[in-house]
Amino acid sequence: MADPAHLQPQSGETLLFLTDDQLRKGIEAMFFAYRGFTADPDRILDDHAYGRAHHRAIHFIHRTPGTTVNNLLAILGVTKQSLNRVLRALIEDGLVESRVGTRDKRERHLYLTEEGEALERALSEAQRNRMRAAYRAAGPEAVAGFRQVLEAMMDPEQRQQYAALREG
Amino acid sequence: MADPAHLQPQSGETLLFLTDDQLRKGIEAMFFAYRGFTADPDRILDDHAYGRAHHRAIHFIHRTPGTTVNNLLAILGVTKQSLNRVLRALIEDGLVESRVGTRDKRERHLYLTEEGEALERALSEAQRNRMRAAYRAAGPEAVAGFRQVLEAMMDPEQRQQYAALREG
DNA sequence: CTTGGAAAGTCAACAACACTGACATAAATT
DNA sequence: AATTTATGTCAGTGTTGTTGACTTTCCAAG
Repeated sequence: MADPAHLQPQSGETLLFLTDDQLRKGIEAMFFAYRGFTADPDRILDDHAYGRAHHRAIHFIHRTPGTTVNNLLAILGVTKQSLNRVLRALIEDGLVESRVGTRDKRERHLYLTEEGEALERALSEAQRNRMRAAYRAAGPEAVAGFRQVLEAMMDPEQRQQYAALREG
Repeated sequence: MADPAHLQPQSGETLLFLTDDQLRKGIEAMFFAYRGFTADPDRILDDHAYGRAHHRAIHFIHRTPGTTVNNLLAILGVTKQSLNRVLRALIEDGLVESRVGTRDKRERHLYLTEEGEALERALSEAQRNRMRAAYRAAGPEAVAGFRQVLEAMMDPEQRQQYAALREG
């Protein structure tokens, strides 16, 4: 009774007794934490009449300047019609520049303008501040575990994209 | 050079060197992991023509049977009109029962029907499976860190609600 | 006891953002 | 020349959020 681990056969070397209650707490922690995670950028975006879709586009264009629309579609996991609406707004507002490809003229390479970079800095600074505070409150070992669990929670496809971004 | 920790004064006992790059990886990990986190329930919900809002309502009604609409509003952080549309659909479909309060007849107390409990089991089982796999892949220490960082990332208000749910 | 305000919930209309499907254009590939 | 690929657009639909207006119920002050 004191050691119920044998009831839950483990795949690896670690023994882990996972009750439904523990798992539920993890699920609810994800729900509430994600709200906090997006709260600060959301406030900034409201002032610009943008939404999270715009934030995500700005983030990954900043992260990979010159990326094509197709690349962005794969990362964001939305339809081109949905992304197009967002990109059109950002281009019209002068935050994103779309350049025709030199090698392949069908492609559009996306860049943030000076104004786009400014908004990106505001958004990511707010989000980094939140993340930094959480990291410091939890400590270095917690941070490593945090990242490990998140990575294990991704779909394989998403994990590949995440890893590719880490290297690039 | 080998020890740059002195450049980043720490609040507590732990020394943590947090570059913008490390923080960005944490941000992207949250983004991709949340997609994985919701992917399995989303597939089930599609079959029922429901969305995440329905899932959240079902989850917390199951979690706290007899809860009032107002309680649910505080937890979900949406307007009562938004929640009402979701609840109406669930009630019409026979997944949720709404009982007029005995003490205060203005209040509606919410319960899952047998059918509602069945859908809740399907949804939470899918999500628990994902969470369990991630926990086992990452190991027990990682799980503790995961939960610590997530809790630190919540808004104080959300953290209170999360803690209240843990006790209740 | 009545009246006025606050609280709980509902109905209606609107906006953001996702989706599908169909189609257009231009460029690369076979 | 025909096909595929990359991108963009138009129209329509659905979920989920919003605000505004409303009813019902409760409670407290006069």
